[in-house]
Amino acid sequence: MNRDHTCGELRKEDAGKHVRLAGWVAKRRNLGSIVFIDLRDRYGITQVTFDENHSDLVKDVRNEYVIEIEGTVSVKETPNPRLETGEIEVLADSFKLLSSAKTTPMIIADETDALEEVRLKYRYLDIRRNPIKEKLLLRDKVTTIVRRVLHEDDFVEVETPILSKSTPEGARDYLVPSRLYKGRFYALPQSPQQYKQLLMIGGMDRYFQIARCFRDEDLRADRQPEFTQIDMEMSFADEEDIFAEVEKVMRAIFKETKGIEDLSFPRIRYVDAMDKYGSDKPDLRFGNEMVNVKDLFEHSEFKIFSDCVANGGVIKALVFRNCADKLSRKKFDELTEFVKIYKAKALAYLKYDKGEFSGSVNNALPQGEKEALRDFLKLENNDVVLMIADKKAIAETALGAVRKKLGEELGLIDKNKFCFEWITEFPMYEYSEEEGRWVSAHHPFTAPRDEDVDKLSCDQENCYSRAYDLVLNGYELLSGSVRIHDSVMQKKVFDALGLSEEQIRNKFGFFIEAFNYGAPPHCGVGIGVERLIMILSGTDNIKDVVAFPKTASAYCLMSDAPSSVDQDQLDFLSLEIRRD
RNA sequence: GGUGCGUUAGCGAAGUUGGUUAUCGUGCCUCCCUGUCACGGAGGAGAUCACGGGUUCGAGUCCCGUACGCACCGCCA
Repeated sequence: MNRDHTCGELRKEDAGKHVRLAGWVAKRRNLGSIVFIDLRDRYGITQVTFDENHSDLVKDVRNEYVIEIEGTVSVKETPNPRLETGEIEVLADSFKLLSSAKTTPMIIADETDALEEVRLKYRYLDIRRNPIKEKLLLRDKVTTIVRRVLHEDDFVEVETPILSKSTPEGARDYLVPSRLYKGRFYALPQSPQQYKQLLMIGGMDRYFQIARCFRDEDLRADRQPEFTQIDMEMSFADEEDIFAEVEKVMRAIFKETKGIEDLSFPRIRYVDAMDKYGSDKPDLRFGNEMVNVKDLFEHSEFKIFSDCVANGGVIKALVFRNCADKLSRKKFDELTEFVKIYKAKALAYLKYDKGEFSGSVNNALPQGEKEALRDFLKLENNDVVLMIADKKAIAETALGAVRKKLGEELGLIDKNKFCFEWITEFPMYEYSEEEGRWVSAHHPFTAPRDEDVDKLSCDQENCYSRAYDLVLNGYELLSGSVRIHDSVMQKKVFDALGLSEEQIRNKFGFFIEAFNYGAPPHCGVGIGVERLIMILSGTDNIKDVVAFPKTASAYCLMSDAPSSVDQDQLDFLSLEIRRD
């Protein structure tokens, strides 16, 4: 071994010990005949001091050289409170160069000025920095807790294939050409969905996997093309069982990583979440529920409002208490543009202060209607109400986005809070304009609500499912559902999706077949590991919690993947690249 | 597929209405320094201003295109 201690562990009590340390030179301070070196490894930084008799040893040492030193632990006269090891230093008496280093393209410190682009190209240097390193360590801690808790409850970790089969519904697949079967492709799994259900049929009872998943869709700040799910499935179980197990896992994670024990897991039906928050993943760290005020304006003199109601639309209102003075005319203009992204036509606002109204619809609305609105919403001094009159879905989504945006901008969010909620009873289907048919809102193996079985193939719009999400601070942390375990029911769903017998046989044949041999009732979830770590570590950038992430255009700046391949490799696969 | 912003020494930034030697910080190199911990002091090197085209007597600066990066919309069962 090059070391008998790490750079993070020596303390005052170790004074007098002769130790051997190894690590990277984080910083060298040369004061002439005395040289200080901050030696860094995964565990911390320790100051190593070379006095007048030893400073020549390190005269050529530079930042990020890898060195091994021996010396005596000594208590410092003036401790450095910024280091955990700041009370001691090691007085070096020997030195060994293990590896030299070029000048690095970025400063390796907690605070670096390098842009993400540079950090990604030299990711191995970025990982030496605490902010990235700590997130990887946290990630390890979380998956370790998950494995322990689930094993305690008899869950079995099973690995499922990465070379998998393409599925017709859902995200675009990453494809892998087959050499032995010309013109055929494996698909990388978007999730181990079918395999884990087959494990239930195989009697595996309680399964989990820390599973890598792949989706060939455009990226976002919280989306990578490959990501990890804590994938779980339980037999002879329903929502209550899986909720309890997930909550147990979450409680263990939050207790052991953040010391937080007072978590609650309220449940909100999808339709109620949309109604109150305009989102299926509302951030509940702040209130500000939306209210439908259409009844107040059904006969309004303000034609835009009354016409909207007459045409079956809604008028959604959102109150921000004691904030009117913080929202300028310019801000409302910006918000009006903002809601247009969500297809809303306009954003109305009304301020109330000291008995007086003002704002965009102040002149358009008669005094009586304004007072009715004030009384209904219990407006007080310096309150502001924002309203969108539009089709239900548009008004909800657009005003929900305003709620989220202003919640952040007005500082209504307590960053130390962690607010979970289960969103339940998602719609079974959603209409795809692109394909001109109903598609599964979750996936086609999701069970409908018992009371909606009759609607499966005739009233898709009003058919709700036993799918659920767990939301944390406005992020969709996991999705899951109770599955269909009856082949007749499954057939109905495929019919409703407009899948032909042939498509069903080709894409799901083996899966459907399995359900003829005794499928237990089962349900499960997939927990997004990256999102969980993001929230736990307080970042809103998914790249921070992935060891080697891809850019927004799915490119690896470090390895230059994806790359061209040799003609030989293409020949083996009988592939030809079209150049046009 | 779409919208917006960005690209100037190794890194991070400034660069005015187009004008002569492109500025600052940091890092790097050399020298000085025995208590620093963002060490300090002196000196020095380091730039095809992303790429291609255009306007102009003259372009880092204006225009068009391309590439790359970031964010968002679409998309993400």
